[in-house]
Amino acid sequence: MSRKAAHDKLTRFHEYLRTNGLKTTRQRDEIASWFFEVEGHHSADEIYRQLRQTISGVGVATVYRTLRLLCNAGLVHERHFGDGEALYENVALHHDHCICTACGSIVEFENPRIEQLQAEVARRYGFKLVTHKMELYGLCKKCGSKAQAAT
Amino acid sequence: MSRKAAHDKLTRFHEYLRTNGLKTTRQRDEIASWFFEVEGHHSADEIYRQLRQTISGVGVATVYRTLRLLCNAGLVHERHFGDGEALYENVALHHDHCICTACGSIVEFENPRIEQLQAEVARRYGFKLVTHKMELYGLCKKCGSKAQAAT
DNA sequence: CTGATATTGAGAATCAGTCTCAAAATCCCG
DNA sequence: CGGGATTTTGAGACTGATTCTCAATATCAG
Repeated sequence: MSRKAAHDKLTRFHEYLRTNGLKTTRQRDEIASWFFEVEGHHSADEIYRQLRQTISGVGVATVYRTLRLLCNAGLVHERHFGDGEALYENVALHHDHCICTACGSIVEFENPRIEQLQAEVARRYGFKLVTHKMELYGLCKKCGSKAQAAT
Repeated sequence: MSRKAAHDKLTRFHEYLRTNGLKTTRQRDEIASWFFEVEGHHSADEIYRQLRQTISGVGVATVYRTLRLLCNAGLVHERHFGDGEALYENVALHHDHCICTACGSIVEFENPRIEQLQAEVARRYGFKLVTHKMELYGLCKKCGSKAQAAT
């Protein structure tokens, strides 16, 4: 994510805090900033381990709390792939995921035609669609050919 | 699920056990039978609480172990909606889910056109698609109109 | 600056799920 | 029908992720 975009997001986070009567703190800023700078999917624990080395340190509780705030502010998404821990990702454009069950690599994609069909399905059942989750599980190109070779 | 179908599944489970050198036990039978009789999505804990009242009783560990066997046998699916505990459901035709975020009600649906598009997406990224998960989250008809009324 | 209020972090607690291991059940084989 | 080797069971300990508690600390409106 570009420096500019990251900065914008931090500003939006501050606005969110202000309008909700919450306070801006060093920890919240550090967590948010770190997050806005990186790409991909990260676990709370990963963030915790990264940031506790900082001059200051943070507690796990604060990492989770801040991540929740960021989610509520709509700046971060919480994902649950498989049954492990939650992974958080910077909200960008909406997209879905292709996950390799062998190596865990994740490819993001987006398909408007599918989204459209989902909306239709929801309508058919009288659902007011708010969000959705679509994950394709399988073997990525690399793991697929490796499995082939092993045969 | 009909009595007949439930019985068939139990037989398939027995076959699975036999061909894998595993034993048929009272506990496994009770868990499987209970499961094959009910509809919908159930947590391990729910099953545990139901069955421990039986003449005999069962341990949580056994419930989890048996559920895993049933999954491996392809007779039951394990699902993870949101971030809570796993829910298990009787395998029937493939389908996806529409989940009400207010009341938790679940509607199952199936859309071949979407499946087809998913296969295309996977192919585009060189993924060998094994399975997928699609969940639509929103407000069901009832909760939707209730929310409307509250405004 | 200062007080009211929100936040922090260490550690305890919780929760789903797994593991351990001795006791019990299953079932293959004679 | 017995063993007896092998698998299974269940109570409870354990794990890993996440949340809670609460006293100490930081923020910020006035």
